[in-house]
Formats: sequence, C-alpha cells, structure tokens
Amino acid sequence: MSILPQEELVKKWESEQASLRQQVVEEDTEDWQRCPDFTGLERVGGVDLSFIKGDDVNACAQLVVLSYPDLELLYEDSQMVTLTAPYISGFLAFRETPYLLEALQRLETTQPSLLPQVVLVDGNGLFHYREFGLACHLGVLSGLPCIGVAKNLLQVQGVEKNEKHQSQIASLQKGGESFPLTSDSGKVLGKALRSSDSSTKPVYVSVGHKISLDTALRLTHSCCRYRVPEPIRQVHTHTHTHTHTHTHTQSNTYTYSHTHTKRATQSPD
DNA sequence: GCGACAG
DNA sequence: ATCTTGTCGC
Repeated sequence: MSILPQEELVKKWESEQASLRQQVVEEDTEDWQRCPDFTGLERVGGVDLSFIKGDDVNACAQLVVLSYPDLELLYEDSQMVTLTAPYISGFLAFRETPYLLEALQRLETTQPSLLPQVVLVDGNGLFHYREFGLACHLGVLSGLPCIGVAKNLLQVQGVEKNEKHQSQIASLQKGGESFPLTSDSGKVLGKALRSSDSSTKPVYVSVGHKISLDTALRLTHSCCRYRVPEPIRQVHTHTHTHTHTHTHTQSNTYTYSHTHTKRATQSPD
C-alpha cells in the first residue's frame, strides 16, 4: 500500500470528479417529478454519516426511507464504519459515498421494494467548486435521483456570504420562498430556500442527479416540517440512538409496519 | 498573514 | 461532523 501526499490525492480526486461529472443528469427523468403533487412518489430516502466527539475515523452510516407524502419511517439501516479518506472541503464524497452506497446496496439486496425513489443528501450537489458535490457523486454511482441539501453556504464560483446575500435572505418572507445562487459565469447552481415559516436561516438546495432544480426545490420544501427536511432530520435522530447502543461491527436494519409497530428483520448478536 | 473550509 | 443547557417566545 502506498500513501499519497495530500496534494497528489487531491489531483487524483479532481480528475475523478471531472470524469464522473459528465454522467450527471440535470433534468427530471421520472414521471412523478412532472406531477404537480408528485403523484407516484411513495418513498423518499435520507442518508448521512455521524460521528462521536473526539473520533473522526469511526462513524455511523445511516439510511432512512420515509413514506411520501406522510413522511413516516418505513425503513432504517445503521452501520458502524471505519473511514479511510480525510475530510477535505470539496471532496466530501470520497469520504462518505462508499458507505452510503453500501447501505443502499444492502437495501436493494434484502428489500428492493423499499428502495427510495429519490434521496435527500446532507451536502451539496451541483453547488460545488467543480459542480460535482456529494449529492451528484452518490447519484451517479447509485443511479438514483438525488438532491443536495446543505445547511451552510459554501462560497464557490463567486457566490458569497456578503451583505447582498444577507439581504436576500431577509427578503424571504415565508416557507417555500427562495432565491438563486448564481455563479460568476451566470449559471444557477442552486437555490437558497426558506424551508418553513418559522425558520429564518435557509437551506441550500441543488441538483444531485436525475432531477431538475425546480423539482428538487419543490420536493425539498414539501418534505419540511422543520428547517431540515424530514429524511435528513430523521437520519440524524435515529443515528444518535444506534451510535450509542450498538457495537461497532453490527449492521441493524428495521422495517416498519403501517401501524407504526417496529420489528427487527435482522438482529445479529 | 488572513480568511475560508458542504460534512 | 462535534462541543450542549438553559432560555426566550409563540
């Protein structure tokens, strides 16, 4: 095994991003995406990795699938993993994607009928230095429609967190209102969305894969009960439980009946 | 040296 | 990402 210096690693990752970037589909590809009320959409996924305070190597990889439009938990999977790649801004996908993919593949193998029709990803999609953030990366590698939802603004391609930006935020009067994040070359890379009436701080939505920005924005808003859309919010919620109650080697998957009764489909001891 | 830095 | 209880307000 050879360990590359970070500079070489970044070069290698940049070229890999440039290659995969060509496979991103920035338009709607599914029938439900064309419907005003998303008729045909029944399952929305959320993915995330979470950590414990002093440990940035061991993490909990989480996948949840919620019903749509009720946003009730249908499935969850948590798996303790050991990360290999460092976190470098702009290259988050190389750190997280392998484990998020594994979770999706476990679901595809065991309960393919529960696969999400779209995945909300904690991070950016096209709103990225090279227009290929985590949501694009996961989308291309999984083939699933993905939406990037970031909680903090990444200052890229001329988009700045300056007074103009702050005043645009202040101009958002109610949930669902948004303004574009435009690069200095004139492309709309994403939108800042006021996700609910009660939250002032927007979330930053961008295309991941196989969905248009307008559709991504509409769907994200329709998944918001609070500031953070439910698929991502619930992934966080369930992650904390498992991170502290299970051994660092198990995978735990649960399927939920329609009467909210939880039953284990797999519980390795 | 200073600021930026998704998660 | 994580550090974290109380607190102010509807």
